[in-house]
Amino acid sequence: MAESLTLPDLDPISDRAVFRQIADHIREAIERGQLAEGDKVPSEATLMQHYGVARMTIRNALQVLQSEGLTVAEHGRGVFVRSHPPVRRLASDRFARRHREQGKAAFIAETEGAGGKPSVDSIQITEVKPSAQVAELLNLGPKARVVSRSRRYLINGQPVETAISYIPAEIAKGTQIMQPDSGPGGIYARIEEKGYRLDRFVEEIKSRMPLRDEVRALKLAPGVPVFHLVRTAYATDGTPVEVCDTVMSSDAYVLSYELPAR
Amino acid sequence: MAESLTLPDLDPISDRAVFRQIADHIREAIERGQLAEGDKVPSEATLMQHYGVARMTIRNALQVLQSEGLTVAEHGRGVFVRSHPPVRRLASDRFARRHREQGKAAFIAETEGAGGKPSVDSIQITEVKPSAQVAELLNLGPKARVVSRSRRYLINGQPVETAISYIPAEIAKGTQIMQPDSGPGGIYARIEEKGYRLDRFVEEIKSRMPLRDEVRALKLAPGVPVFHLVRTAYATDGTPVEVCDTVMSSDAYVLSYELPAR
DNA sequence: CTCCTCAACTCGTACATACGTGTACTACAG
DNA sequence: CTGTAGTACACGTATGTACGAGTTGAGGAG
Repeated sequence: MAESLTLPDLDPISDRAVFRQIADHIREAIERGQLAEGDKVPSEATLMQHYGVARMTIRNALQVLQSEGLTVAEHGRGVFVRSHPPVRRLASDRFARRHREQGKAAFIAETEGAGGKPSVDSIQITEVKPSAQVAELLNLGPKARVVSRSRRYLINGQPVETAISYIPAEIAKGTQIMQPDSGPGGIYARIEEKGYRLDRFVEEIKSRMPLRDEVRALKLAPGVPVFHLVRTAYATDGTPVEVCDTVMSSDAYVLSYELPAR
Repeated sequence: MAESLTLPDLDPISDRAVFRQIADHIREAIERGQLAEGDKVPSEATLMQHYGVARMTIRNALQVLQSEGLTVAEHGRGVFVRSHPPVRRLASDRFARRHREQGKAAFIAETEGAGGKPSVDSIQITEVKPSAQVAELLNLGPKARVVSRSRRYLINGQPVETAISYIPAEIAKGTQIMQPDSGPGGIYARIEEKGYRLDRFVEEIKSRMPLRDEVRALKLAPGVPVFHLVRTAYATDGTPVEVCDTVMSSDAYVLSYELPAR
């Protein structure tokens, strides 16, 4: 399988470092499709033989590819070309009421629409003291408490996003928000039933390398950054009613926003 | 001079790899502020002595920090704690007409307002055949041509963003858009003078690791991802009038958007 | 046929050594 | 005082060796 792979020899004249040349060869093989997603990259021993260099040199080359997010190393198995999950496009109207009223959670509906198998796990609901940041965004006093709903989203079994919502306890108490299944239309529907008519959301987006926990939770390959998105939901009277803190695998998402020119 | 730095010894019991322990120590020193921005991390030789380990082990540790974006190595000088440029917050109303009418380019005004010294360089203007992607976004026929304006934005001399705008040649020809200084209010003002009233913008955002050229252009430290943002400007009749392809250093930006709930 | 053991192969970690190349400071010559 | 050569030091690249640990599959025991 895939043994049509033939890597060029080193260019003895080039002043490009040997390990970079090797990385270039493998990268080009991937880009040309000679190595497809999921294919095994030749083992370190094989590459040592082919190029006639030391193992450290090969490892440096593989390190480059890994930090570019092109490959993953699996201990005891080999190095493989990364496979990319289907990309989710988040449009700026994704929280429009017309979508919310269909009853299905946005994530489920969207993913099924795109032909993927959505799932949600690790749902945890607790009542806690809000962090300083959350308290400020929700405009809460020092004694207020919030209900936190954390969960993880997966597409075709591959985790793509973790999210934690914070809702003022005063709003969430006694509603289905406290249940793992928050009911038709999700927590936003429950919040509106409480008399808060949703008006607008504000999203703040950062991009950075993931923390250790995030690498684990999202099964991220080395070299893949994450979107860190904090969304605050406001009711028509200006009251913030929810803060949602989400971390998304950057190669599973394209974010899309519409801005007025007015 | 920062010589209060004392690193702990290795934990011989821990099953955490030695190089990771060392990386942890240095990371904590940075987080505690014992190593401030711009400070020199002890040299590889010093660390070898302190921990009594081989150089490869030290280099592995430093590699970890570098790929986390915490440090930069400078050949012949040493390893330094990365300094972060001031963060720019891009709000979703940044292209509102009221800002545009003040005459100053958005980037200059914003940066000065935040106390930074803005500059723009590498301005290049050419007329080219659009790429397939740009042609599609601009809704152009196979023979149409576009004017491309590329430039690089810097804050306090540090590059933070590169941008290439594509404007249909038909619109740009004969206007100040063809000049390095596009005049008061920037190219959007020129486009409106041509009779296209701007209505809305659509931005698509990806996050990924930078390409080699981008690392150079933005002087990115290893391990720092970039935002890749493509903005399309539409006139009130729905005609797309500009596509702007920008790459931003992710640690210099926070993006902020407002979404309607309606 | 099934289960288990074990060998072979894989990547991970660590050691020791050598030489190249860029930087910065010092000392000396002019 | 100035300029330059030298030198010490820093990281970059590369070789070679050794052992650890996870995975896989073949082959033998039951």
